[in-house]
Order: sequence, then structure tokens, then C-alpha cells
Amino acid sequence: MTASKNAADVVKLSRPARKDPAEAAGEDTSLQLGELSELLGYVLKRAQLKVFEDFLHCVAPLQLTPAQFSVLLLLDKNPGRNQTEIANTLGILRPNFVAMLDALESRDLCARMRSANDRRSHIVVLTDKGRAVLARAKKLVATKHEARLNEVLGPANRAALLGMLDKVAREF
Amino acid sequence: MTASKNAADVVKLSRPARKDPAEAAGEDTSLQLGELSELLGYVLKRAQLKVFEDFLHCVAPLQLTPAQFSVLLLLDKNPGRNQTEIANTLGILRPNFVAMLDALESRDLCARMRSANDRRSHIVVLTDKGRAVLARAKKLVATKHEARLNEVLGPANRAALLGMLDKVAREF
DNA sequence: CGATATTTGATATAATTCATAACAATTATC
DNA sequence: GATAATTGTTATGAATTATATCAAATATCG
Repeated sequence: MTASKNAADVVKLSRPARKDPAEAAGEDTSLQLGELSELLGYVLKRAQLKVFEDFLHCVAPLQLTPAQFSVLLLLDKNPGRNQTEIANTLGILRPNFVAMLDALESRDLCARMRSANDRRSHIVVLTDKGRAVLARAKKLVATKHEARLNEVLGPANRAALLGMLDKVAREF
Repeated sequence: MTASKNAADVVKLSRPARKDPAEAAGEDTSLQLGELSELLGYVLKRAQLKVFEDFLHCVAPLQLTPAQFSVLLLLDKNPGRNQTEIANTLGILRPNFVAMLDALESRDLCARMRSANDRRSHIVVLTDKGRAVLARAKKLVATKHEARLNEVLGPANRAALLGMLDKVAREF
């Protein structure tokens, strides 16, 4: 996350790293991936890590993780739902969703309200601040994050990729 | 992982779950994903989880995780490399790779050998058993796991998907 | 109605994954 | 030969994921 804290980013005042003799001779020392590059899970995972990293970077000013952003999006689109419904939709286990909501609520991005119908449930609502942060986040995601994808793939391929990933997620 | 242990899979002897009144009335109670279905990271993550789950299921007889399979593949394709090189290629941090190798070595799938050139390094080699297990794993992956992808997407789309994911992983 | 079961949010608690610091042995660099 | 860097390792902490259990509230069944 905080890449600027890494030692590798600090200006080297000490001795430079030694050169591998083979690498110094201009040879390619990189390993062969072989059938790994044809393995769906491997490529998927690598892509997912890169995309999450870019998301965090793009939305850094708002301090939102991908999971938190998805919660805010879902709350905005589905008012009046309780914790279980939100968590289930996102594939988050209910016990783990408690801490997630605590974090968002402590930042006044959402709030729990006891349901009138069923006093066991907590209806989760976006606060005004939550709506404002979500709007800013959406803008950052669209102009920085998803725009990056368009640069790399182009709009047509971007749509095709999303469609195929959705199909895999549903039917696999 | 062990879905058969889930309570939901066990035949219900107790009272059936109550029906939500709205659901019982035939209404659609599912939440709207909204822009979430257009969010690359979200769709990527969901797809990746499904694919890993299917991988584990397909390769279950050999008890190999996706990460372990990728290590075996890499060892087979790149003989004579040390731990750091293997770990770096897979994006695994060296400290975490120690336990991974311990697990594989304890099952006699690979072995560490001190390098003659540099007595700090451990060259990691596949054992005969490791090669045999890898061969069986490859077969399972090809006939069950990747074949599933072909059923869902077709060969052309499968290739396109892999290509785009690779591009995203590299250039994002 | 009243007994029993289920659901909801919550807590506690593992198991797993991911990341950083530090150490001894070895090797490279100056 | 002195100093620095690399390798494998250990220890450790943070984050993520998963299960069991509980009290309160509600539903279901007799």
C-alpha cells in the first residue's frame, strides 16, 4: 500500500546492488512461465492483484478499499436493506461484515437503523457524507481507474472482458 | 473447500426455512448490483474465486493448491533455479516461500540442494514423484478444469480472455 | 396461546494469507 | 581485508476468511 515507505524507493546512498554475471553479459535470466501463462487461475489472480493495486492508488485520496467502495455502491442502489442482505450479495460473511460496517459507520459514511418491521434487523443507510464520498469515488474510478483499462484494452475489448468475466463468475 | 461439511448440504431433518413473504409472493428480492457489474475489480475477483474453487475441486485427488501447482510447473520448466528466483517469478515473498517448499518437500514432491557455485542458495529440484504428480495434475487440469472454461466460453473466447488478462496483468 | 425453531446482528476465535524486520552464513565489492 | 549485499530462515504482525455460539426478536407448529 504505502509504497513510498519501501526501502527500494529511497535514494540509494550505499553501494549499488551487484550485477549478476549472466545478467551483466546481456543474457535473459528471467524464468520461463511455460504452461503457467495458459492457466486461467494464474492469469486471473495476477490481473486481479494489479487491478486492486491500481484501484487503491486511484481512490487513495478517499481512503476506500475495493470492498468498501462496493458496499457504498450497493447501499446507494438498494436502500432499505439489512446487513445480511448486503453482506450476502457481496459474498461477505455476516460476522466479518460487522467490522466492515463499524469502520464505515465510524467515518460517518453510513448508519445502522433498527427496522420497524423486524426489530432484529439493522437497515443500513448511506449518510449525506457517504453519498458525497461515493460520488467523488465514482468520479475517481471512472476517470482514473476504468479509464486506464480503456487505454490498455480499448472500449470494445473492455466490454468483452467484463462480459466474459461475468459469465465465468456465474457459470463456472 | 470441504463443502460436504456445510450444514446446508446436510439433509434437513428439522423445520424447513421460512419463506420470506415477498419471496413467497414471487417477487424478486435480489439486490441490484448496479455499476458494480461494470467494475473491473469486482468482476475479476468474483471470477477468480470461482476459478480457484473449481481448480481445487478438479485437482482434489492430488491435494494441490493453485499455488503449489504453479510451483511444480515452474520447477519442471526451469531446472537449476534457487528459491528466490522461483518465489520472485510467482510473486511470492521469500519468507513465505519457505513454508510452501517445506510442505512440498515433506511430501517428497521436490527437494532442496545446495548450489556448488554459491553455497548460500538452495537449488530446488523436482523429484520423480513430483514429476509424476505434476503429470497427473496437468491431465486433471486440462481435462476437467480448463475444459470447463471451453464449455463456458468456447475456444476462441477462452484464448481472447487469457490474452486480455495477461495484458492487464502486465500493463495495468 | 405456548413451545420450539429460525433469523439477525454480534462476539470470540481459528486458519490462511500477506508483509516486514532481523539474523547467520556466504559471497561480492571496494 | 573491511564492508556491504544476497540467500535462506525465523519471528512476528496485519489482514482476510471461516466457524461456532449467543441473546434478542420473530416465525412456525401443535
